[in-house]
Amino acid sequence: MTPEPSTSGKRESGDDRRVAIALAARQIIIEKGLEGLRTRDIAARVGINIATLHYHVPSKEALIALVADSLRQDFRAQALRHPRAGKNALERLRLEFDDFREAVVEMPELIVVLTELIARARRDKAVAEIMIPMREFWRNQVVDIFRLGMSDGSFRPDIDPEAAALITTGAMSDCWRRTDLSLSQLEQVLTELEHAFIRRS
Amino acid sequence: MTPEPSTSGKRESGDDRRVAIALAARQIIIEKGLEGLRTRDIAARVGINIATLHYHVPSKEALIALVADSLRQDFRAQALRHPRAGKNALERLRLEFDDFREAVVEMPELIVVLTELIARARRDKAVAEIMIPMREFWRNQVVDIFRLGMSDGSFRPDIDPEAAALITTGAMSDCWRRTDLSLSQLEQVLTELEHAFIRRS
DNA sequence: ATTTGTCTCAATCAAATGATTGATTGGTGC
DNA sequence: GCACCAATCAATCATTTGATTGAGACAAAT
Repeated sequence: MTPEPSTSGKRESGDDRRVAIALAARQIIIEKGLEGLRTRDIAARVGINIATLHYHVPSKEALIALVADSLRQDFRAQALRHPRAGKNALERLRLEFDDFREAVVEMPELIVVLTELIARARRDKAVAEIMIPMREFWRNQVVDIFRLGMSDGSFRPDIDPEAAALITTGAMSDCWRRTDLSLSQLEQVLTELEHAFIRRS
Repeated sequence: MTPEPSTSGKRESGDDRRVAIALAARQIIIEKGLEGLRTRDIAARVGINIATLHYHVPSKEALIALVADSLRQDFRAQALRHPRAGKNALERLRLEFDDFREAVVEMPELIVVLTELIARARRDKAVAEIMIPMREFWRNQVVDIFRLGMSDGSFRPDIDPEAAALITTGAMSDCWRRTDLSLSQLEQVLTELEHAFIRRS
Protein backbone atom coordinates (compact mmCIF):
# COMPACT_ATOMS: atom_id res chain seq x y z
CA MET A 1 0.00 0.00 0.00
CA THR A 2 1.19 3.46 -0.84
CA PRO A 3 1.60 5.51 2.32
CA GLU A 4 -1.02 8.23 2.60
CA PRO A 5 0.15 11.83 2.58
CA SER A 6 0.30 12.95 6.20
CA THR A 7 -0.59 16.56 6.73
CA SER A 8 -0.23 16.36 10.51
CA GLY A 9 3.04 14.58 11.28
CA LYS A 10 6.32 16.37 10.97
CA ARG A 11 7.71 13.83 8.55
CA GLU A 12 6.60 14.38 4.99
CA SER A 13 7.15 12.33 1.88
CA GLY A 14 9.80 13.65 -0.49
CA ASP A 15 7.30 14.68 -3.12
CA ASP A 16 5.12 16.56 -0.68
CA ARG A 17 8.13 18.40 0.67
CA ARG A 18 9.25 19.39 -2.77
CA VAL A 19 5.82 20.77 -3.54
CA ALA A 20 5.81 22.71 -0.28
CA ILE A 21 9.29 24.03 -1.02
CA ALA A 22 8.28 25.16 -4.50
CA LEU A 23 5.21 26.95 -3.17
CA ALA A 24 7.19 28.67 -0.42
CA ALA A 25 9.78 29.78 -2.96
CA ARG A 26 7.06 31.14 -5.22
CA GLN A 27 5.64 33.15 -2.36
CA ILE A 28 9.01 34.64 -1.51
CA ILE A 29 9.65 35.48 -5.16
CA ILE A 30 6.34 37.33 -5.14
CA GLU A 31 7.38 39.28 -2.06
CA LYS A 32 11.04 39.97 -2.76
CA GLY A 33 11.73 38.86 -6.30
CA LEU A 34 14.27 36.30 -7.44
CA GLU A 35 16.72 38.90 -6.24
CA GLY A 36 15.62 38.43 -2.64
CA LEU A 37 15.16 34.67 -2.70
CA ARG A 38 17.11 33.03 0.13
CA THR A 39 17.28 29.33 0.86
CA ARG A 40 17.00 30.08 4.57
CA ASP A 41 13.77 31.99 4.10
CA ILE A 42 12.27 29.15 2.11
CA ALA A 43 13.24 26.60 4.74
CA ALA A 44 11.80 28.79 7.46
CA ARG A 45 8.52 29.18 5.60
CA VAL A 46 8.22 25.45 5.04
CA GLY A 47 9.20 24.91 8.67
CA ILE A 48 12.26 22.80 8.05
CA ASN A 49 16.00 23.04 8.55
CA ILE A 50 18.29 24.37 5.85
CA ALA A 51 20.00 21.01 5.65
CA THR A 52 16.64 19.33 5.13
CA LEU A 53 15.96 21.72 2.29
CA HIS A 54 19.25 20.74 0.72
CA TYR A 55 18.36 17.09 1.19
CA HIS A 56 15.30 17.54 -1.02
CA VAL A 57 16.75 20.09 -3.44
CA PRO A 58 20.51 19.87 -3.96
CA SER A 59 21.24 23.47 -4.89
CA LYS A 60 19.69 26.85 -5.31
CA GLU A 61 19.88 26.46 -9.05
CA ALA A 62 17.91 23.22 -8.85
CA LEU A 63 15.49 24.97 -6.55
CA ILE A 64 14.72 27.64 -9.12
CA ALA A 65 14.29 24.95 -11.75
CA LEU A 66 11.90 23.27 -9.32
CA VAL A 67 9.85 26.45 -9.14
CA ALA A 68 9.75 26.56 -12.93
CA ASP A 69 8.59 22.95 -12.99
CA SER A 70 5.86 23.69 -10.48
CA LEU A 71 4.64 26.45 -12.75
CA ARG A 72 4.59 24.05 -15.66
CA GLN A 73 2.51 21.59 -13.70
CA ASP A 74 0.00 24.29 -12.80
CA PHE A 75 -0.10 25.35 -16.41
CA ARG A 76 -0.70 21.80 -17.59
CA ALA A 77 -3.47 21.25 -15.09
CA GLN A 78 -5.18 24.44 -16.13
CA ALA A 79 -4.88 23.66 -19.84
CA LEU A 80 -6.65 20.35 -19.34
CA ARG A 81 -9.56 21.75 -17.37
CA HIS A 82 -11.58 23.16 -20.21
CA PRO A 83 -11.78 20.85 -23.24
CA ARG A 84 -11.92 22.93 -26.37
CA ALA A 85 -12.99 20.29 -28.86
CA GLY A 86 -16.10 21.04 -30.88
CA LYS A 87 -15.90 24.76 -30.26
CA ASN A 88 -15.67 27.38 -32.97
CA ALA A 89 -12.97 30.04 -33.12
CA LEU A 90 -14.79 32.79 -31.26
CA GLU A 91 -15.85 30.36 -28.54
CA ARG A 92 -12.26 29.21 -28.18
CA LEU A 93 -10.96 32.74 -28.01
CA ARG A 94 -13.48 33.58 -25.31
CA LEU A 95 -12.55 30.40 -23.46
CA GLU A 96 -8.97 31.63 -23.59
CA PHE A 97 -10.14 34.95 -22.17
CA ASP A 98 -12.12 33.17 -19.46
CA ASP A 99 -9.08 31.19 -18.37
CA PHE A 100 -7.04 34.36 -18.36
CA ARG A 101 -9.60 36.32 -16.35
CA GLU A 102 -9.65 33.51 -13.82
CA ALA A 103 -5.87 33.52 -13.53
CA VAL A 104 -5.73 37.28 -13.08
CA VAL A 105 -8.41 37.24 -10.40
CA GLU A 106 -7.35 34.10 -8.55
CA MET A 107 -3.60 34.53 -8.78
CA PRO A 108 -2.85 38.17 -9.55
CA GLU A 109 0.71 37.84 -8.31
CA LEU A 110 1.60 34.73 -10.25
CA ILE A 111 2.72 36.88 -13.17
CA VAL A 112 5.56 38.14 -10.98
CA VAL A 113 6.98 34.64 -10.74
CA LEU A 114 6.39 33.98 -14.42
CA THR A 115 8.13 37.20 -15.43
CA GLU A 116 11.11 36.64 -13.16
CA LEU A 117 11.59 33.12 -14.47
CA ILE A 118 11.22 34.13 -18.11
CA ALA A 119 13.90 36.74 -17.43
CA ARG A 120 16.06 34.16 -15.72
CA ALA A 121 15.61 31.82 -18.68
CA ARG A 122 18.03 34.03 -20.58
CA ARG A 123 20.94 32.85 -18.49
CA ASP A 124 19.69 29.54 -17.09
CA LYS A 125 19.24 26.76 -19.61
CA ALA A 126 17.33 24.48 -17.26
CA VAL A 127 14.78 27.20 -16.60
CA ALA A 128 14.64 28.11 -20.30
CA GLU A 129 13.78 24.55 -21.26
CA ILE A 130 10.71 24.77 -19.07
CA MET A 131 9.56 28.36 -19.48
CA ILE A 132 10.05 28.95 -23.20
CA PRO A 133 8.04 25.90 -24.32
CA MET A 134 5.29 26.98 -21.92
CA ARG A 135 5.12 30.39 -23.49
CA GLU A 136 5.26 28.92 -26.98
CA PHE A 137 2.51 26.45 -26.20
CA TRP A 138 0.23 29.27 -25.16
CA ARG A 139 1.07 31.33 -28.21
CA ASN A 140 0.56 28.40 -30.56
CA GLN A 141 -2.78 27.67 -29.02
CA VAL A 142 -3.83 31.21 -29.89
CA VAL A 143 -2.31 30.91 -33.36
CA ASP A 144 -4.58 27.90 -33.91
CA ILE A 145 -7.58 29.92 -32.82
CA PHE A 146 -6.83 32.61 -35.38
CA ARG A 147 -6.25 30.06 -38.13
CA LEU A 148 -9.56 28.43 -37.36
CA GLY A 149 -11.35 31.75 -37.20
CA MET A 150 -10.01 32.75 -40.60
CA SER A 151 -11.01 29.50 -42.26
CA ASP A 152 -14.53 29.54 -40.88
CA GLY A 153 -14.95 33.20 -41.79
CA SER A 154 -15.70 34.50 -38.32
CA PHE A 155 -12.43 36.43 -38.17
CA ARG A 156 -10.98 38.98 -40.53
CA PRO A 157 -9.70 37.32 -43.71
CA ASP A 158 -6.46 39.29 -43.76
CA ILE A 159 -5.15 38.37 -40.34
CA ASP A 160 -1.57 37.22 -39.90
CA PRO A 161 -2.25 34.48 -37.32
CA GLU A 162 1.27 34.46 -35.87
CA ALA A 163 1.33 38.22 -35.47
CA ALA A 164 -2.20 38.34 -34.09
CA ALA A 165 -1.34 35.68 -31.54
CA LEU A 166 1.77 37.59 -30.46
CA ILE A 167 -0.31 40.71 -30.02
CA THR A 168 -3.00 38.88 -28.09
CA THR A 169 -0.77 36.99 -25.69
CA GLY A 170 1.57 39.93 -25.33
CA ALA A 171 -1.23 42.31 -24.45
CA MET A 172 -2.67 39.82 -22.00
CA SER A 173 0.66 39.29 -20.24
CA ASP A 174 1.17 43.01 -20.01
CA CYS A 175 -2.27 43.55 -18.49
CA TRP A 176 -1.61 40.87 -15.91
CA ARG A 177 1.65 42.55 -15.04
CA ARG A 178 -0.06 45.84 -14.19
CA THR A 179 -1.17 45.87 -10.58
CA ASP A 180 -3.05 49.10 -11.10
CA LEU A 181 -5.27 47.76 -13.88
CA SER A 182 -8.92 47.48 -12.84
CA LEU A 183 -11.14 44.59 -13.79
CA SER A 184 -13.25 46.82 -16.01
CA GLN A 185 -10.14 47.95 -17.87
CA LEU A 186 -9.23 44.31 -18.35
CA GLU A 187 -12.67 43.69 -19.83
CA GLN A 188 -12.21 46.62 -22.18
CA VAL A 189 -8.91 45.23 -23.38
CA LEU A 190 -10.36 41.78 -24.02
CA THR A 191 -13.32 43.33 -25.86
CA GLU A 192 -10.96 45.45 -27.92
CA LEU A 193 -8.89 42.40 -28.80
CA GLU A 194 -12.03 40.72 -30.06
CA HIS A 195 -12.98 43.76 -32.11
CA ALA A 196 -9.49 43.96 -33.54
CA PHE A 197 -9.62 40.54 -35.16
CA ILE A 198 -13.27 39.71 -35.72
CA ARG A 199 -14.85 40.10 -39.12
CA ARG A 200 -16.46 43.52 -39.47
CA SER A 201 -19.89 43.28 -41.11
CA MET B 1 34.44 78.45 -16.65
CA THR B 2 32.89 75.04 -16.26
CA PRO B 3 35.58 72.36 -16.15
CA GLU B 4 35.54 70.23 -19.27
CA PRO B 5 34.82 66.53 -18.84
CA SER B 6 38.14 64.74 -18.89
CA THR B 7 38.07 61.33 -20.50
CA SER B 8 41.76 60.67 -20.05
CA GLY B 9 42.70 61.52 -16.47
CA LYS B 10 41.89 59.16 -13.67
CA ARG B 11 39.97 61.78 -11.74
CA GLU B 12 36.47 62.26 -13.04
CA SER B 13 33.81 64.76 -12.10
CA GLY B 14 31.06 63.45 -9.87
CA ASP B 15 28.44 63.57 -12.60
CA ASP B 16 30.57 61.72 -15.10
CA ARG B 17 31.30 59.03 -12.56
CA ARG B 18 27.67 58.60 -11.75
CA VAL B 19 26.86 58.20 -15.43
CA ALA B 20 29.63 55.63 -15.82
CA ILE B 21 28.39 53.79 -12.75
CA ALA B 22 24.83 53.70 -14.06
CA LEU B 23 25.98 52.38 -17.44
CA ALA B 24 28.15 49.71 -15.84
CA ALA B 25 25.27 48.64 -13.62
CA ARG B 26 22.96 48.44 -16.63
CA GLN B 27 25.42 46.20 -18.41
CA ILE B 28 25.70 43.87 -15.45
CA ILE B 29 21.93 43.73 -15.10
CA ILE B 30 21.78 42.69 -18.74
CA GLU B 31 24.31 39.94 -18.12
CA LYS B 32 23.24 38.63 -14.73
CA GLY B 33 19.97 40.31 -13.86
CA LEU B 34 19.22 42.45 -10.84
CA GLU B 35 19.67 39.17 -9.01
CA GLY B 36 23.35 39.07 -9.90
CA LEU B 37 24.13 42.75 -9.51
CA ARG B 38 27.11 43.26 -7.15
CA THR B 39 28.58 46.58 -6.12
CA ARG B 40 32.06 45.13 -6.51
CA ASP B 41 31.41 44.13 -10.09
CA ILE B 42 30.17 47.59 -10.93
CA ALA B 43 33.21 49.23 -9.36
CA ALA B 44 35.51 46.86 -11.21
CA ARG B 45 33.83 47.61 -14.53
CA VAL B 46 34.09 51.36 -13.97
CA GLY B 47 37.67 50.87 -12.83
CA ILE B 48 37.30 52.35 -9.36
CA ASN B 49 37.50 51.19 -5.80
CA ILE B 50 34.41 50.02 -3.93
CA ALA B 51 34.83 52.89 -1.50
CA THR B 52 34.84 55.33 -4.38
CA LEU B 53 31.65 53.80 -5.65
CA HIS B 54 30.08 54.35 -2.26
CA TYR B 55 31.36 57.90 -2.26
CA HIS B 56 29.33 58.63 -5.38
CA VAL B 57 26.34 56.43 -4.61
CA PRO B 58 25.60 55.93 -0.91
CA SER B 59 23.91 52.54 -1.05
CA LYS B 60 22.90 49.74 -3.35
CA GLU B 61 19.32 50.90 -3.15
CA ALA B 62 20.35 54.38 -4.32
CA LEU B 63 22.37 52.74 -7.04
CA ILE B 64 19.37 50.94 -8.44
CA ALA B 65 17.40 54.17 -8.30
CA LEU B 66 20.28 55.77 -10.21
CA VAL B 67 19.93 53.15 -12.92
CA ALA B 68 16.22 53.90 -13.11
CA ASP B 69 17.00 57.58 -13.44
CA SER B 70 19.48 56.94 -16.21
CA LEU B 71 16.75 55.06 -18.07
CA ARG B 72 14.43 58.00 -17.63
CA GLN B 73 16.99 60.36 -19.07
CA ASP B 74 17.48 58.14 -22.11
CA PHE B 75 13.72 57.94 -22.51
CA ARG B 76 13.37 61.72 -22.31
CA ALA B 77 16.12 62.28 -24.84
CA GLN B 78 14.53 59.83 -27.26
CA ALA B 79 11.05 61.33 -26.84
CA LEU B 80 12.35 64.75 -27.80
CA ARG B 81 14.16 63.62 -30.93
CA HIS B 82 11.21 63.31 -33.27
CA PRO B 83 8.77 66.21 -33.01
CA ARG B 84 5.29 64.97 -33.69
CA ALA B 85 3.46 68.25 -34.20
CA GLY B 86 1.55 68.64 -37.45
CA LYS B 87 1.34 64.92 -38.07
CA ASN B 88 -1.86 62.96 -38.47
CA ALA B 89 -2.73 59.89 -36.44
CA LEU B 90 -1.39 57.25 -38.79
CA GLU B 91 1.85 59.18 -39.24
CA ARG B 92 2.21 59.45 -35.48
CA LEU B 93 1.55 55.76 -34.99
CA ARG B 94 4.16 54.92 -37.59
CA LEU B 95 6.57 57.32 -35.93
CA GLU B 96 5.97 55.41 -32.72
CA PHE B 97 6.71 52.20 -34.56
CA ASP B 98 9.88 53.72 -36.03
CA ASP B 99 11.14 54.73 -32.62
CA PHE B 100 10.35 51.27 -31.34
CA ARG B 101 12.08 49.51 -34.22
CA GLU B 102 15.14 51.63 -33.62
CA ALA B 103 15.18 50.75 -29.93
CA VAL B 104 14.80 47.05 -30.63
CA VAL B 105 17.61 47.08 -33.18
CA GLU B 106 20.02 49.44 -31.42
CA MET B 107 19.47 48.27 -27.85
CA PRO B 108 17.88 44.82 -27.96
CA GLU B 109 18.94 44.10 -24.40
CA LEU B 110 17.64 47.29 -22.86
CA ILE B 111 14.26 45.65 -22.32
CA VAL B 112 15.94 43.35 -19.78
CA VAL B 113 16.82 46.33 -17.61
CA LEU B 114 13.41 47.90 -18.11
CA THR B 115 11.63 44.68 -17.16
CA GLU B 116 13.77 44.08 -14.10
CA LEU B 117 13.19 47.61 -12.85
CA ILE B 118 9.45 47.53 -13.51
CA ALA B 119 9.39 44.33 -11.48
CA ARG B 120 11.47 45.94 -8.76
CA ALA B 121 9.10 48.93 -8.73
CA ARG B 122 6.61 46.73 -6.90
CA ARG B 123 8.68 46.77 -3.75
CA ASP B 124 10.84 49.85 -4.20
CA LYS B 125 9.02 53.17 -4.04
CA ALA B 126 11.93 55.22 -5.36
CA VAL B 127 12.15 53.03 -8.44
CA ALA B 128 8.37 53.00 -8.84
CA GLU B 129 8.24 56.79 -8.91
CA ILE B 130 10.54 56.75 -11.91
CA MET B 131 9.45 53.68 -13.85
CA ILE B 132 5.66 53.84 -13.56
CA PRO B 133 5.35 57.41 -14.86
CA MET B 134 7.64 56.46 -17.75
CA ARG B 135 5.41 53.58 -18.70
CA GLU B 136 2.31 55.74 -18.30
CA PHE B 137 3.77 58.50 -20.41
CA TRP B 138 4.33 56.07 -23.25
CA ARG B 139 0.86 54.60 -22.93
CA ASN B 140 -0.78 58.03 -22.82
CA GLN B 141 1.10 59.07 -25.90
CA VAL B 142 -0.43 56.12 -27.73
CA VAL B 143 -3.85 56.86 -26.24
CA ASP B 144 -3.60 60.32 -27.81
CA ILE B 145 -2.76 58.80 -31.16
CA PHE B 146 -5.88 56.63 -31.07
CA ARG B 147 -8.07 59.55 -29.98
CA LEU B 148 -6.74 61.64 -32.84
CA GLY B 149 -7.19 58.82 -35.32
CA MET B 150 -10.79 58.33 -34.30
CA SER B 151 -11.67 62.00 -34.58
CA ASP B 152 -10.10 62.39 -38.01
CA GLY B 153 -11.73 59.22 -39.24
CA SER B 154 -8.57 57.35 -40.19
CA PHE B 155 -9.04 54.79 -37.42
CA ARG B 156 -12.00 52.58 -36.62
CA PRO B 157 -14.81 54.61 -35.05
CA ASP B 158 -15.52 52.03 -32.33
CA ILE B 159 -12.04 51.90 -30.77
CA ASP B 160 -11.62 52.15 -27.04
CA PRO B 161 -8.47 54.31 -27.04
CA GLU B 162 -7.28 53.27 -23.58
CA ALA B 163 -7.70 49.59 -24.36
CA ALA B 164 -6.14 49.91 -27.80
CA ALA B 165 -3.14 51.69 -26.31
CA LEU B 166 -2.71 48.99 -23.69
CA ILE B 167 -2.79 46.35 -26.40
CA THR B 168 -0.35 48.24 -28.58
CA THR B 169 2.24 49.04 -25.94
CA GLY B 170 1.81 45.66 -24.30
CA ALA B 171 2.35 43.81 -27.55
CA MET B 172 5.36 45.95 -28.37
CA SER B 173 6.97 45.36 -24.97
CA ASP B 174 6.37 41.65 -25.29
CA CYS B 175 7.97 41.54 -28.73
CA TRP B 176 11.02 43.37 -27.44
CA ARG B 177 11.29 40.88 -24.64
CA ARG B 178 11.55 37.94 -27.01
CA THR B 179 15.14 37.34 -28.06
CA ASP B 180 14.06 34.77 -30.61
CA LEU B 181 11.78 37.15 -32.52
CA SER B 182 13.09 37.95 -36.00
CA LEU B 183 12.91 41.39 -37.54
CA SER B 184 10.42 40.20 -40.13
CA GLN B 185 8.16 38.88 -37.39
CA LEU B 186 8.40 42.24 -35.69
CA GLU B 187 7.31 43.90 -38.93
CA GLN B 188 4.37 41.53 -39.17
CA VAL B 189 3.28 42.41 -35.66
CA LEU B 190 3.48 46.14 -36.34
CA THR B 191 1.55 45.71 -39.58
CA GLU B 192 -1.05 43.64 -37.80
CA LEU B 193 -1.40 46.29 -35.12
CA GLU B 194 -2.07 48.83 -37.83
CA HIS B 195 -4.67 46.59 -39.48
CA ALA B 196 -6.33 45.99 -36.14
CA PHE B 197 -7.17 49.62 -35.54
CA ILE B 198 -7.29 51.31 -38.91
CA ARG B 199 -10.59 52.04 -40.63
CA ARG B 200 -11.55 49.20 -42.96
CA SER B 201 -12.81 50.49 -46.29
C1' DA C 1 15.02 -7.51 16.90
C1' DT C 2 17.72 -6.01 13.45
C1' DT C 3 18.50 -3.93 9.32
C1' DT C 4 17.70 -0.55 5.84
C1' DG C 5 16.48 3.55 3.70
C1' DT C 6 14.16 7.99 4.19
C1' DC C 7 13.91 12.16 6.44
C1' DT C 8 15.45 15.51 9.83
C1' DC C 9 18.39 18.79 12.50
C1' DA C 10 22.30 21.35 15.19
C1' DA C 11 26.52 23.01 14.22
C1' DT C 12 29.74 24.75 11.24
C1' DC C 13 32.37 26.45 6.94
C1' DA C 14 34.14 29.19 3.45
C1' DA C 15 33.07 32.56 0.45
C1' DA C 16 30.64 36.48 -0.85
C1' DT C 17 28.86 40.96 0.06
C1' DG C 18 27.40 45.75 1.38
C1' DA C 19 29.42 49.09 3.84
C1' DT C 20 32.90 51.92 6.64
C1' DT C 21 37.23 53.97 8.19
C1' DG C 22 41.20 56.70 7.90
C1' DA C 23 44.44 58.37 5.05
C1' DT C 24 46.11 60.20 0.49
C1' DT C 25 46.01 62.70 -3.94
C1' DG C 26 45.25 66.39 -7.03
C1' DG C 27 43.19 70.56 -8.43
C1' DT C 28 41.22 75.56 -7.34
C1' DG C 29 41.15 79.88 -5.31
C1' DC C 30 43.47 83.12 -2.48
C1' DG D 1 52.61 78.65 -0.56
C1' DC D 2 48.54 77.35 1.74
C1' DA D 3 43.92 76.17 2.88
C1' DC D 4 40.08 73.74 1.18
C1' DC D 5 37.36 70.32 -1.07
C1' DA D 6 36.20 66.66 -4.22
C1' DA D 7 37.78 62.24 -5.46
C1' DT D 8 40.25 58.17 -4.57
C1' DC D 9 42.03 53.85 -2.39
C1' DA D 10 43.84 49.95 0.84
C1' DA D 11 42.31 47.60 4.53
C1' DT D 12 38.90 45.91 7.26
C1' DC D 13 34.14 44.77 9.38
C1' DA D 14 30.05 42.53 10.39
C1' DT D 15 26.71 39.90 8.22
C1' DT D 16 24.72 37.15 5.06
C1' DT D 17 24.44 33.15 2.40
C1' DG D 18 24.77 28.64 -0.03
C1' DA D 19 26.36 24.47 1.25
C1' DT D 20 28.27 20.42 4.14
C1' DT D 21 29.01 17.19 7.93
C1' DG D 22 27.83 13.87 11.16
C1' DA D 23 24.53 12.16 13.97
C1' DG D 24 19.85 10.92 15.20
C1' DA D 25 14.75 9.62 14.58
C1' DC D 26 11.23 6.99 12.50
C1' DA D 27 8.92 3.52 9.67
C1' DA D 28 8.90 -0.45 6.86
C1' DA D 29 11.04 -4.57 5.51
C1' DT D 30 13.61 -8.93 6.93
